[in-house]
Amino acid sequence: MLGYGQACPVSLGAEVFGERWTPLILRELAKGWHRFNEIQAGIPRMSQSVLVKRLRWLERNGVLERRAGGYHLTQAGLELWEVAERLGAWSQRWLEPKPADFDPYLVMRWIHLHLRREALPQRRAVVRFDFPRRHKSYWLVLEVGDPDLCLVDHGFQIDLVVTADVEALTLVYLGRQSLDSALSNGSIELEGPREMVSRFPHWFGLSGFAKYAIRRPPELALAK
Amino acid sequence: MLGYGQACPVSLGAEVFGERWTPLILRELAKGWHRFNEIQAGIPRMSQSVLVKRLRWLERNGVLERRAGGYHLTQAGLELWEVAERLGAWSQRWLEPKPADFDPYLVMRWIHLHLRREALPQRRAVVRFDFPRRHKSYWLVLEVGDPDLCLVDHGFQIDLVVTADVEALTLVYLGRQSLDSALSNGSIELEGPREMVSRFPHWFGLSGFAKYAIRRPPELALAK
DNA sequence: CGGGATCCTTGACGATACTG
DNA sequence: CAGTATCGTCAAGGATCCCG
Repeated sequence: MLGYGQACPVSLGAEVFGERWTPLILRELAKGWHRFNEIQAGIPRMSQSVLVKRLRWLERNGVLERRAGGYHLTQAGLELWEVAERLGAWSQRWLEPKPADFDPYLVMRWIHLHLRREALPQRRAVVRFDFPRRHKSYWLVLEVGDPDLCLVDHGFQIDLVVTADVEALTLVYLGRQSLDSALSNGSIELEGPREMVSRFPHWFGLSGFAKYAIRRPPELALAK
Repeated sequence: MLGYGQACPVSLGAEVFGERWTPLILRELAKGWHRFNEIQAGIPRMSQSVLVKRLRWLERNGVLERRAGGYHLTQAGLELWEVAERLGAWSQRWLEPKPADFDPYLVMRWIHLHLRREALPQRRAVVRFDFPRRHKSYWLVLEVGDPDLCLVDHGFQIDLVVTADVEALTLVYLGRQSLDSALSNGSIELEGPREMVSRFPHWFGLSGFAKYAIRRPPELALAK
């Protein structure tokens, strides 16, 4: 992308922040992903060649640096991430996700990352998330030390089954819909021992942007 | 631009804010320009067709609305402009304008808009800004009611002549360099009656982003 | 794993002309 | 003044293959 040709702070900032994919790359770095393939896994629709180019561009502009084989935000990068957070807060107030935006893998990745460690079961528990409409399942291995997300069945005994619409699970994670409403209209179902079911809301952590969300009734939660 | 395919607040916001030219359009609207041609005049390198498309897209996303033949930011738009302001503040701290970014017309436009009305001379005064290296001149007609910027000579009597490098004048306007340093190294010169010269710093208003600037010595003020 | 190099497509953009 | 319509260009990006 060519620059804007203006010595204006807004346009200069936009030459860095406004490049396609850049805010998402900042997000991955801020969430604690540092390896090339980790970052790419969080942004599946961006090609590697573009990721390479963006990382180089951000490095040249002092937003990130390479240390020990990984990419890390600099002080400037941390402050730019704060701008991205403000943008996210704005979008929680004023925008609605579109149907095409919901992705079962991504929401699982976010849920995995935001597990409330302090509320995980003391002994290992395996939770299977089923997305029947997408014909996809994921396994979340809850362990206090190192919870894990699996895309294939390792044959573990299942302690809890979460059956959900991707849309509903995502909106709950984002704080745009209450878990209770999703449970009561059946868009999310929990099956397992009473103890596991009742503890689900404790270890299921919401997005950091949930506090900015405008809670909507379920039928309006998804933009047409 | 296609969307990001992620129901993440950051990526949703980036689909609106991250489109090319969009932050600059917000800036023009926030500065009080409302007509199509006014907005375009502030972003000379954007073609009309792109401006039309962006305005429609921002309207569809509730950022602006058309009223009385002009474009106006909505409440959502005002809050999005705050995000752009944060980005501008970030860039004042961490980025340097490039040589190609300096534009005599744009800086005159900004100076005109940011004139400190309360400090203007009581009677009309005409200031000619000469940019000898660019072979350009502009006339600023200081009138308390309605100061005017002219691109051609109307034959007025000139009360003050400002001879400047575009770079220096811009950096001073942005708060990145002190007026005194520019005057003392000759990159800005003032010629006229003592009274007019001494009053110049009073009606010359700085950018709203000046308070975030990191003041640098003149020889470092312009990135190589 | 972390890219580099290539090819190829698409669509974003600039320029121009025209219009109510 | 504020666009619409059309066309040509070019570069961004996706896909693929390869490599240390």
